[in-house]
Amino acid sequence: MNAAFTLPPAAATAGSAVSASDACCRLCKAFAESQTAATRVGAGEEVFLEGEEADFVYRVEEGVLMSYRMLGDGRRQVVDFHLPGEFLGLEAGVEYSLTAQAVTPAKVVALGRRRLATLAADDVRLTRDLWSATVGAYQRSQDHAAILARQSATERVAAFLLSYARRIGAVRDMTLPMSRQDMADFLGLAIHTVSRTLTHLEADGLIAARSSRQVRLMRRDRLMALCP
Amino acid sequence: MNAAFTLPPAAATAGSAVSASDACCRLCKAFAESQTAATRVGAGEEVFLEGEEADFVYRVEEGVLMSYRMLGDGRRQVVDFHLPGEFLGLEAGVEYSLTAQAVTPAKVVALGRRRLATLAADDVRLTRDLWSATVGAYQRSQDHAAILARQSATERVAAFLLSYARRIGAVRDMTLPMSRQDMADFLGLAIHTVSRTLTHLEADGLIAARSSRQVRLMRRDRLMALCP
DNA sequence: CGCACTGTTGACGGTCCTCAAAACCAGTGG
DNA sequence: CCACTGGTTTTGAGGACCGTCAACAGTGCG
Repeated sequence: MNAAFTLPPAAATAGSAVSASDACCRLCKAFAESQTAATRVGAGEEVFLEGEEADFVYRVEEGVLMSYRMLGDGRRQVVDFHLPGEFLGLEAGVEYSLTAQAVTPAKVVALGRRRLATLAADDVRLTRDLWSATVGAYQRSQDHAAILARQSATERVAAFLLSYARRIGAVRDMTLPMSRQDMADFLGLAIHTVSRTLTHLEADGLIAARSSRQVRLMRRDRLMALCP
Repeated sequence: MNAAFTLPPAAATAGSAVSASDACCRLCKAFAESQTAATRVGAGEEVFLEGEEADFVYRVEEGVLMSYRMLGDGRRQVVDFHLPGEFLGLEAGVEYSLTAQAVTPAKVVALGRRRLATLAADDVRLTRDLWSATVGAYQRSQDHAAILARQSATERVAAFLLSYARRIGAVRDMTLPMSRQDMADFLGLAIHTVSRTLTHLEADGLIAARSSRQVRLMRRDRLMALCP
């Protein structure tokens, strides 16, 4: 019985490439069988708040969400964006350590943590899924920290574009659902810097922008060269 | 049976304040009963390497270690320092995502992951300990990311000094076992900036330095005021 | 049209990185 | 004891990068 603590190869191959959906077989099943109706949330609405008692875990059905924390000086640190199939609130303690907010209109399904714990107690594979989803989140957090620690504005923006494109499966064209401010708070930059950097990337022909949120990746190779 | 997934209040109260030893009752016991002799590692020696198969979990008995990853451009990102009583390698996938290296001469005890998994399968409290230790590491990683994203050099250094003092239980005087370069790679700064910031803090009377690694916190209040 | 909001652009200044050199420290060997 | 060596730490000067302030453009909506 070593399954619970040892990750399956698939979920552990690569830091930031681990999507929560890679490790959802049992976890998805638990949601599917929970009989809970999906909840609609409008853009800007919160699903749960930092500091609230963490009674539920959520799965994104539709739309895009983001999770953030407010810092002491009133600034906001966006921790991650969450796409359909991914989970929210898994790695909370008794309280949520993050606020989860809808970026676009979205649909989420809730599952009680007590119920999930009961299920996990009888199902080693579910326990393993929970474990691997949490480990994935942890490793993504470290990738993020590494970017924030050392990369320049251009590198951060390029890394973000590529990473987001990969996550939504976009090859050339994509829609960025989040505002410039959201991107800035995710990348640890000022909104002006994000904007400037994007126009600069466009001037250099690495990307093309139909509108401010419609981006086409023109030179993926050169963008990748910017992400060491 | 909701114990495995729900954290006990003690372990979840505060992000960066969660020391691994807060959540070790069963986990420590597992190590104590493992009959494995402690391994000595000299300063600078590695306990495990990024990319290696993660077959063991370690507990620090003596000394200080640090974990880091190498970035694409050859830079090093120190993820954390590890004090006696804390665990290493818990949150690994099949491979370690970090390299663990001794900062000072140290003693660690190893425990096989397969063995730990076997124990955890029969012991809900142990499973909960594993969970809460991992969640703790995740939340510390996010605290760290927030600092890297937004704080100035002075704020980073002040936060580091206070956080390290708290972890080792120092009130006024403390010895920093790590080099300036280690601190710099942890804080996402150049070594020169760390050095300059420390001399500046000393000039302002917030700290006093007997030697470069012997620091006394003179004005804890003003240091804390620097950490928003 | 006016208004509110989001995004872009320019000018300027501060912070922190880079480059370079000096001071300090521990250990080694003459 | 002193000179020499390799390492770490400190200090200085200069400049790039990015945040701040300010103004302007674009968009959607009443």
